[in-house]
Amino acid sequence: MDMHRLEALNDYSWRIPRQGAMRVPAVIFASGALIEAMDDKVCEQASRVAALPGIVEAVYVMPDAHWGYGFPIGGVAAFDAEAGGVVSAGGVGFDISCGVRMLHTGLVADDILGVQPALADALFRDIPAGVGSHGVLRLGAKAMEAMLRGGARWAVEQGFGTPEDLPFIEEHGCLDGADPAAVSVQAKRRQRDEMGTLGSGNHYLEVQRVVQIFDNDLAQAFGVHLGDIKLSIHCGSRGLGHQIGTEFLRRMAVAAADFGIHLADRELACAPIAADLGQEYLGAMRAAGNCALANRQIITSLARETFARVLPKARLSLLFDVSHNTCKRETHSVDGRPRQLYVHRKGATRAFGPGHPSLPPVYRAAGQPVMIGGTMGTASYLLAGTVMGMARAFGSACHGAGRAMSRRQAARLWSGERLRDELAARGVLIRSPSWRGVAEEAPAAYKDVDAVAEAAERAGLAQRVARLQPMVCIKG
DNA sequence: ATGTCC
Repeated sequence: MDMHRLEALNDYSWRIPRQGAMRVPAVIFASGALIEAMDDKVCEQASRVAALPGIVEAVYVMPDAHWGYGFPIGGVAAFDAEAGGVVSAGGVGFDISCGVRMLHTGLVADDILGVQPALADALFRDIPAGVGSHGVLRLGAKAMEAMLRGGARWAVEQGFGTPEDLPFIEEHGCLDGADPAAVSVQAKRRQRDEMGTLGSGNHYLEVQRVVQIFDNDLAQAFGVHLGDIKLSIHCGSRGLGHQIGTEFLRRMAVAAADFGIHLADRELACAPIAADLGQEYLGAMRAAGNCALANRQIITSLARETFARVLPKARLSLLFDVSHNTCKRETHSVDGRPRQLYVHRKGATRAFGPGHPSLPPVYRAAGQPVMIGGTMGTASYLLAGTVMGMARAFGSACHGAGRAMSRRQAARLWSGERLRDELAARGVLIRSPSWRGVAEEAPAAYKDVDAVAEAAERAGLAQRVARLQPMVCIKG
């Protein structure tokens, strides 16, 4: 990173002052080491997002950020519809409502050690993973519409999981305002056979062990103890979300001139929230969100069946499920007054602080659980949203370790099979349909997740609760 | 991320 453009606000916050076409400044949250290593393109992309119509307060960039399509991954940008604010397909990302769900298992590490290979093999057999993988059900037109409206609530009605799961999912598992009619026939067709599948890339299902507790009270509130086994699922809306992203990106790019929006970069394609196209995208995006929530709910149900066979005493219950590729309508305090905003979080997790009415009552005093998905060889983190974070970045935190090099470069440097063997020797069992995919996901192709989680805490975005180490990883 | 290029 060229540090000349940045003003240090403190050790963990760096401002790009408003200049040129920027309507607001941008603020990057990172340690000195993380920001020095960060790509200059993050800075350029954040500055261009800051020039979009109706943007409020500032563009915020998380410590795990890297450059993405239009908006940086790890970017947060909020818009006011009444001030000409826009919604951007590239500001949400292609994998709409990609997110992480963490479950308790009721097990401790000793329960797993004897059956670890059998558990890995069984999960790999039972959870469809990889590009183009198909699931256990095929949705007809009516079922598709019900799924896109109902999300995880629909999945529960179909027998995947129980109603007790729903309070621990963002929006109780069902996003309001989903519009299946705004989802193209093509997008629905792509999704017909893909419910209950992990997908590829950085998606995974992991059995993880809690190896460190940072805050006893918060850990207690979340039901997390040293030595616990947790299950984490990271995936999104598969072919449907991707198709919606592709189609609306094109439509928004074509329509921008009609809206009088100058695009410094075609990838910033957007539409006014108040315009029909903006509303149509939001309806389709929320439908894709429900698809992702239903997908994670079905995968949870598959995992429960697997655990019931391999480890019958396991009891899988939800800790929390939250997306990190979204645009949500939320109320935030701006200059001391509440405003309704459309908050884009692309590779950034919602991290609401204590007392927020949307949180399940058992977590309301602690704040929202925030999951940072690490790499298959390092750690993942559980954090809690803070009051300070609500004021710093519209209640947002980072979502992962963040890539440090391209997939192509990683695939050149590592062999998937060798990584599998090295990790197995360290007690981490990888199963995947694609060893090239595993090489692309090499732990060393990512930033240091410990540094990212620490930076998130020091920047005041969220508070660390627990560190988890993978034991079994099903990689897409 | 993605039927990894309609």
